[in-house]
Amino acid sequence: MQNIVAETLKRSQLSVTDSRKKILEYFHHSKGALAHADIERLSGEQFDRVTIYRTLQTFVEKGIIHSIPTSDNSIRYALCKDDCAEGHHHDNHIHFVCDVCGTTFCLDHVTIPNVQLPAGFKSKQTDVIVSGICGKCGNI
Amino acid sequence: MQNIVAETLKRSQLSVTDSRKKILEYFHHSKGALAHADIERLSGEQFDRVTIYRTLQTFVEKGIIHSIPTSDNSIRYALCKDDCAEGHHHDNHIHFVCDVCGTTFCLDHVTIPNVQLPAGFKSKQTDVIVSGICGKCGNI
DNA sequence: TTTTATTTTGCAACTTTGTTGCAAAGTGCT
DNA sequence: AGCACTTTGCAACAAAGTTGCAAAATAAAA
Repeated sequence: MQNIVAETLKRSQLSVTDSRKKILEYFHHSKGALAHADIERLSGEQFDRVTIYRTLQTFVEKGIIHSIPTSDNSIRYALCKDDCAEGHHHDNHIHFVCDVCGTTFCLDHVTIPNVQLPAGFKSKQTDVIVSGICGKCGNI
Repeated sequence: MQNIVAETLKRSQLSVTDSRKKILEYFHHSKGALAHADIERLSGEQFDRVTIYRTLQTFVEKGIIHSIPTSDNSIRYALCKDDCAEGHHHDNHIHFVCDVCGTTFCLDHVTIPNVQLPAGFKSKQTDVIVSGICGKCGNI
């Protein structure tokens, strides 16, 4: 894990620091998406709030993570797939938010259906957010 | 317009007040979605920030407006269609955000494609956010 | 129409969330 | 190890959102 994390950072031309390693590890260990507050909690206040903000921002710029649209006011982030590089993000994402446990899943293997837009509208990116009950919570 | 607005409020068992009437009118006049800040600006600080927060919250609860997921951290709201009632929102929404003018359109007449979920996942609501260039900005 | 009960508003104070500048510490390179 | 450069943490600030409560507005009743 340490290696994957360090390599990712180097590949993105970022210096390998404690905070970046730790925060990136959180994303690798997490099944779902993470918000700023989650990371603050996970790290036990080890890092300054500002550092976390800046790290997340850097990761987004470098194409390591992407932000997920939410209805409540919390930005959540998830790891990008390997072929997401700087300035070359995936154009389509599908996310599933579980109403019970609150986990946000990034469904990489689901294809996004094509949407028929009104005349004159040009689509560049499509985000789908499905909410409901996830596999785990449905079996309780 | 006055009538539609007042009737909507009464139908939702809300007392008809200046702020509610004005704010609901803004939604009827606006082609796109509105954020808290938009309403504050439109009203020229006529109403307290707190009143606007509470009014929007009430409208969401009563099924008069709904919130739209966004990638940036700003909650935006749009009018619900007529058959949205308290506790009985539409299950599906499709929104288009123009990258040029920033307007968020609520595309009511576009059908939402069905999404194939992993086994065990149950979908309750689907939100689609398409971003790109709207008809107006594409013709400049 | 006036009175009364209930709801809504505005204010003040506060919490949470996000941003910026800058000195100190850490990283990468020779 | 020493030097250039990047990143971090602190402090101060700005913006966004929340809560309690008294005053004002609305709705309903007399």
